[in-house]
Amino acid sequence: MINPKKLRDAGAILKNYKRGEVLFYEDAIARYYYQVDQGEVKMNNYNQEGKEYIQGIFAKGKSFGEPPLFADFTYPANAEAIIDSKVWQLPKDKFLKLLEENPEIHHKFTSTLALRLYYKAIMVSEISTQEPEHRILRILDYFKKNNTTDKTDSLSYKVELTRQQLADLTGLRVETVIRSIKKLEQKGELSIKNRKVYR
Amino acid sequence: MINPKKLRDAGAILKNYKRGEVLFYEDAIARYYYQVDQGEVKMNNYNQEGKEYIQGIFAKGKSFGEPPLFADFTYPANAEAIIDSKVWQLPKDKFLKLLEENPEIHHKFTSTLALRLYYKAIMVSEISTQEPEHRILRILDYFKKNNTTDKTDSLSYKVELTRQQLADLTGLRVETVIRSIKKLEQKGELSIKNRKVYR
DNA sequence: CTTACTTTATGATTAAGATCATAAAATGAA
DNA sequence: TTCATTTTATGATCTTAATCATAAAGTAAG
Repeated sequence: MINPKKLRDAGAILKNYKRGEVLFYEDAIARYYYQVDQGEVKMNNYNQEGKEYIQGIFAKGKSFGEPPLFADFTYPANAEAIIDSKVWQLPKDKFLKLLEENPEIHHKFTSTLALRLYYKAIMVSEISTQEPEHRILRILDYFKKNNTTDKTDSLSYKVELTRQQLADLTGLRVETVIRSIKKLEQKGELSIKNRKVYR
Repeated sequence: MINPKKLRDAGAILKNYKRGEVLFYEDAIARYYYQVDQGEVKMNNYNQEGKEYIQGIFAKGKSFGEPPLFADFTYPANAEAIIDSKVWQLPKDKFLKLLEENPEIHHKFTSTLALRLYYKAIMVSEISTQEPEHRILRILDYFKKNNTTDKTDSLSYKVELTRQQLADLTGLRVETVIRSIKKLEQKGELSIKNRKVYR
């Protein structure tokens, strides 16, 4: 995350997106750096039959879609607002200039990319070799780790993802997620209180 | 890839690994930067039943296992020599110093990470939503793109991967890969000449 | 408050890829 | 040049998650 003041000074503008609006499409050339100010954005792919895969969900303060700014390729996925959102948008050249002038920001992005690579490496291995319950626990733990601040009562984390989103993050079907979650509850791996999952 | 002379000057040593030897294990702390001098190294995971997933295969000149050097996490996968190999090994602190003193190298690594993220994003989406034949073509095209030099006769690329490796790269079983490849040949998407795949 | 939509839920059936079994080539080491 | 291992191959069967069908709760908008 880049300091919003710094972003504005560098020439970023704050854009509004309604729920469901698309910020960019797969295969498009990357022209901007994006950072969520308010709301939530997901990056996703659809196959021919319309089955969705969610690459990631980005909440307040998170940036997304930077990789194609660093190398010569197009977006591997679409970006879509999950709820009404405000997103900072900074042109590519200004973003790269900002990095050049602030090595500490460049460093932070390098480690952000590294961490995201770590997550992807884990998920691709999970999806290709592990069974539904295992995959779901991985995703839950990932979101727990990423959304638990130190001040949060860490006894149990409330999962703010729908069953459908869990399905699209793990490559499963929503019915399979619902059934797996129930089994996980029976096994004591998580708890469900009026339909909300806690881990 | 870092120039081998530069690597040696920075304090790297060249280590020999026999086929099957492990360079590091999943969950270990990263202590070195690695770069293949001769041979081939794969990074992989095994699940409880021993099913393998290959994260990547690294040939001459390629580096691997850098992400954990840039952020605070352990290796997401093992590294193992596929054939007898020579690998440059540079201690983490010396690697980071090298990056600091050579911003152009740091830049190159940022784009390497970005590109690898692109590949992972594509593969995880493929594996979770696409069918076997589609996945296999993706992998073949990726290896073709990465291993075709401009001087290569680019009419058709000879795939130097076994059916088993293709299976472990796509999350499929070897029998499924064999059958899918035959179907792809019938459809004219690739050709097979005495058991070797050309794309 | 009603209507439309989303989310969660559950049972029945199906299909695709995994698994199992077996073997012939090909490769490589002794 | 023999033996062990790896790789490719093919048919039969099985299993698991997908698919299909249906509906109740919950949420949001007008």
